Amino acid sequence: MSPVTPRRGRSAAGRAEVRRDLVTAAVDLFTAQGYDDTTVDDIAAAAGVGRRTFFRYFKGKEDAVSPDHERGLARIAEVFATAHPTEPLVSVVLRAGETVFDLYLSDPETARKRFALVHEVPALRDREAAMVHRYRRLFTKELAARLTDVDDGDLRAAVTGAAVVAAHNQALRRWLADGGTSDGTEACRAYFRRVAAMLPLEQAPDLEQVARRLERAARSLERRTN
Amino acid sequence: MSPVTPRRGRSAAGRAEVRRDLVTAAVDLFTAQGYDDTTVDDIAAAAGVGRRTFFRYFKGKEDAVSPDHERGLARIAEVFATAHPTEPLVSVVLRAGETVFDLYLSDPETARKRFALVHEVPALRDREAAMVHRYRRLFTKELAARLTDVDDGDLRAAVTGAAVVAAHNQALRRWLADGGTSDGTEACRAYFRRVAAMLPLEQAPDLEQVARRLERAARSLERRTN
DNA sequence: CACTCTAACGGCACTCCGTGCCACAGAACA
DNA sequence: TGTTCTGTGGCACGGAGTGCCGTTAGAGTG
Repeated sequence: MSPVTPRRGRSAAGRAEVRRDLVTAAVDLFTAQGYDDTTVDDIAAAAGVGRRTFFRYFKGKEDAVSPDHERGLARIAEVFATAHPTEPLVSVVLRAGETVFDLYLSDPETARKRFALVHEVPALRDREAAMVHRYRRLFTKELAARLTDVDDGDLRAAVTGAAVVAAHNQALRRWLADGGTSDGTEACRAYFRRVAAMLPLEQAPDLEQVARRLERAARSLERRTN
Repeated sequence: MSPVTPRRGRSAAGRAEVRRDLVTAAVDLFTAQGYDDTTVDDIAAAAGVGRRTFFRYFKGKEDAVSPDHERGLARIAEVFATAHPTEPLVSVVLRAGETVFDLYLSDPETARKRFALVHEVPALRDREAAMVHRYRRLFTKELAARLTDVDDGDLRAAVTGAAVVAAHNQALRRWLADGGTSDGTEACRAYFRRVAAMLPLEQAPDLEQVARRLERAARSLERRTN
């Protein structure tokens, strides 16, 4: 799909490395001297590139501390696209959600700094909320396409999408509150899977109704036998 | 609590009217010539005030088209604070969510324009997402405080909070898709209440009790047939 | 090796957002 | 009537984000 694009231009470092340097510079500067007191010039200078180059890698100052959400969204879409039609929807949803954990946790050190920043800087909080919104919309869209023949399919899709994303965030939050060990991915996945029982995807059998039907059948049988 | 603050300063119009003029000017200008091509100077000039005054009424350009979310958040908090302890949590959640509909729909005309703008302008979409995030956090916080003795209480709170907010938005979206009649509040409430069956708040039916009832019915039948 | 082509880079200039500061006007109050 | 209080407008400033363009390092070609 994507042939190895050769590195060109004056710098010897590839694009990925420049981006990484900018992220680390941004995270360190934001943490050290605050978000508002850090200019884009500061970040670019700390990473050894020009200010103009910064905006070629990030849409804005707020994006400098974000993981690559485009990749995360693409992974989720791929899970839905390649899932076998007979696989239960709950399973697909769980697999899709799990693929995003390592995007957040691949570098635990950076992850913790990032969480701290996102937690206390309003601009970064809002930015993260906007990204969460995109994840939620993607889940909802994919679910709605698969719940067309179910009662309240759109509502179920909206609720399930929101629930999945919320559980994902809750798992990350829980991991962070527990100290943030390096093997957070597995812990997050285990916690995240508990959401399966809370999703309104499968019609829960109405046991009350089942019991009444059995009782009625028994009474009917009773009359017959008399 | 808040005594009627007298209107002061040079202008004869009160604060509420200045704000309303700014909102209508912003909505009209954004709709007519686009969000990016409308400067704050344009809005202020159209409303007949200085540019500096605009920023005394709104934190930024994106807030000029938002309803008063602080009021909405306050209403929700009040419902939770004044709810009777024995009221089922589902009922409290539904009541809290319903109080916000008229905040969005009080003026259907403005509501439709606002929805259209928020839908197509990325900056306004992100802003709305950030506000939705605050609603979700509030619901989650209030729910978590009432689910401390339940299995996976935090997760249930996070999932339920997200689900309620998602259902709220879905109701508004549905109302808009159906043409946006003037009596949208009731329609939204009715649709919104359907989310109750999808919330992981109530414990699953007691299967042990169901089994006992079946056993009793069987024994009764057994005695009769003997 | 010499040449061309290409993509990334850096710098400059520009618009606009958001804010701190200050002077001013008009209504309330003593 | 004078004082105070509060909302207002003007001005200037820093910083974000963008369009434009010359420059440069590497890849490909002969």
